[in-house]
Amino acid sequence: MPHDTTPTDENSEASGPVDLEIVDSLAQLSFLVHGTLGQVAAEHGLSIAQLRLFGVLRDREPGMRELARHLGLDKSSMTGLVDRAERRDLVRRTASPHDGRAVLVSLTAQGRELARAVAADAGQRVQDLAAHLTDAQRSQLSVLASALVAGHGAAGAGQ
Amino acid sequence: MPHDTTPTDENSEASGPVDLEIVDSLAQLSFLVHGTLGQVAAEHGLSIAQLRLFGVLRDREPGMRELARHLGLDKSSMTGLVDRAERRDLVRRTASPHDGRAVLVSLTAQGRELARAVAADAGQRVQDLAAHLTDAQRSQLSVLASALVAGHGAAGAGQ
DNA sequence: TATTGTTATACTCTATAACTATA
DNA sequence: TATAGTTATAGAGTATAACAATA
Repeated sequence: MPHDTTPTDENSEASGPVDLEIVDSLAQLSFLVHGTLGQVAAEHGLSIAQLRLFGVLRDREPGMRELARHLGLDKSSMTGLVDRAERRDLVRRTASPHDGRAVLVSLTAQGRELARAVAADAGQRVQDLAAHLTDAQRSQLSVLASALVAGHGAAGAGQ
Repeated sequence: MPHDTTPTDENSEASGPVDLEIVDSLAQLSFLVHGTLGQVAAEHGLSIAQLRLFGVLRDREPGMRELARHLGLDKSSMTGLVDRAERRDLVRRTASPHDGRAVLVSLTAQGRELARAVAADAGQRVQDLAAHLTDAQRSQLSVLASALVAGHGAAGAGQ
């Protein structure tokens, strides 16, 4: 555990409380962004879970098992998630041509259109969150956030 | 959120892809941090909702209404959240001395100890996420994240 | 009348365990 | 036997609407 290794940069708070501040700021940022995404999803009648599901289906046609792995959920949780989306004609199940036990999940035209609309709105709203930063700051934040995420085992679906 | 959805502007000098990247990177970072916090909470038998509740109660003794406002929930949702925590002796309800209708919610000694332990673990784990960044990068990320959050109506509980 | 909080109800989301049907 | 998926069940979390008690 790295412990207070002297920040060395402007705005130094003398005692270098960075160790604590990074945690607090990332947690707050996380809740802010997560909450914003949840709000946007809700405006389209979706939940965060559905939003992530759509994010995965956007460029894949996975089986339930792979879907569960992508989202970090149990396969039994997937059944309900896909059921509810299917009931609304947003996704469909098709039999796998290679495995008689498996089904492939994909977006319907309606689901794809909804996914597009939600993604557009989400993009706008998240961008708005950073609207008061300068271009340079936004750029830096983006780079640093990507760098942090890159150093890990890919979380869930993007969106 | 896998890119695409860029019918409008294409490249545009330095700030080109940033507009999209900021959205993608923040969303991914958000899910990573949120997921990590959820994992830590689960290891202590708590949910994210309880984690945030504890975060608020850490330095306050609010009524149900104020609590709901802090967490962005309906008052009826608070009843259940507090009920479940109270059942485990983590928080308590006391009658308000100023208002016969209201109750004040506070952490019990046991709840406070649990809150302390979870916060410590969460701090460690979130810090680990940024472990592979340089000190300067961590510091910058912290500053930028704080700056972004500061420009908004305080999200949920810090913690 | 307005406000504080709870209850009743209904859904989504999630997991564990047991089950079916392929492989 | 092992794997893909579903079903049964249970519980958390959330909201809306109706209610009680107090202001």
